[in-house]
Amino acid sequence: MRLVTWNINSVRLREALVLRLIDEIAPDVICLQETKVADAQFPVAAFAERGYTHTAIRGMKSYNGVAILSRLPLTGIGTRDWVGKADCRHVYATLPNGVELHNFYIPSGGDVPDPATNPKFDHKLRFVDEMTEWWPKTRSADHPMVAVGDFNIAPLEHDVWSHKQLLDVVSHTPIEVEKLTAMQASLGWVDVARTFVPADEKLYSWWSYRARDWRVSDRGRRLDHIWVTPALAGGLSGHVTLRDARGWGPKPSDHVPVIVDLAA
DNA sequence: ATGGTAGCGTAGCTA
Repeated sequence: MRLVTWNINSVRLREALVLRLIDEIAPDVICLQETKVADAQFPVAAFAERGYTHTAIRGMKSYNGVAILSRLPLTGIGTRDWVGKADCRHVYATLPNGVELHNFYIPSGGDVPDPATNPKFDHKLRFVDEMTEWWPKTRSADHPMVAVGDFNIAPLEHDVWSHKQLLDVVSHTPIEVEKLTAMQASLGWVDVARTFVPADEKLYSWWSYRARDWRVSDRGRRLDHIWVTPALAGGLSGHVTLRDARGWGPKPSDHVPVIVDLAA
């Protein structure tokens, strides 16, 4: 089973790029974040034509929004509100092989890495804390699960272009990394990309729009993740973080797809 | 230290 996650930064604007991804990698399941569209306006038709007739969509006008598009039937579709906000950051479903798939868009957290003065950063930390408590309370570590999405945190030193220069930049601060690591430990989640790419090798999934030339400056961060529970870890057969997609025109997303192949 | 770009929707918020 091939699964892909991509922060698309408006699914209506970049519908053609999702179709290109479908043509190039033929995923069974597509998880999108920042779809930025209410469910009634989601462009389901073009994806259904390509065979992605099973959907779990949770979106709102203008902001956030997550979606699962699948060639395989989905059951047990659900969504959850986090930190008391109905802001469309989580949708989940179960695949025919029994794998429960969770698609998240964790809050970005604003600019100032201080929860006392920046409510967005406080929201982000609470969001991750709530996930950490929720997993073991509602799910078992031996249940086959995949958790994907834009986690907006780059946990490892080589998940950012400069560990030292990003220590006080939201996405790589010690408190965020600590909380993400705690969440990972809650069920023993396995970080798929890092089982294929050694931890001492740079790996990014996001490059800012603000750089003059993202390729030349290459100041990226690995914000997008695929995690699996230990039950699935033995069946991982491939991973790609699709750097090329950062250059897909005419208007690329600032994130690139992360792809996994699972034995299940 | 600052400003740089992008999407939504048409001002200003969010990233």
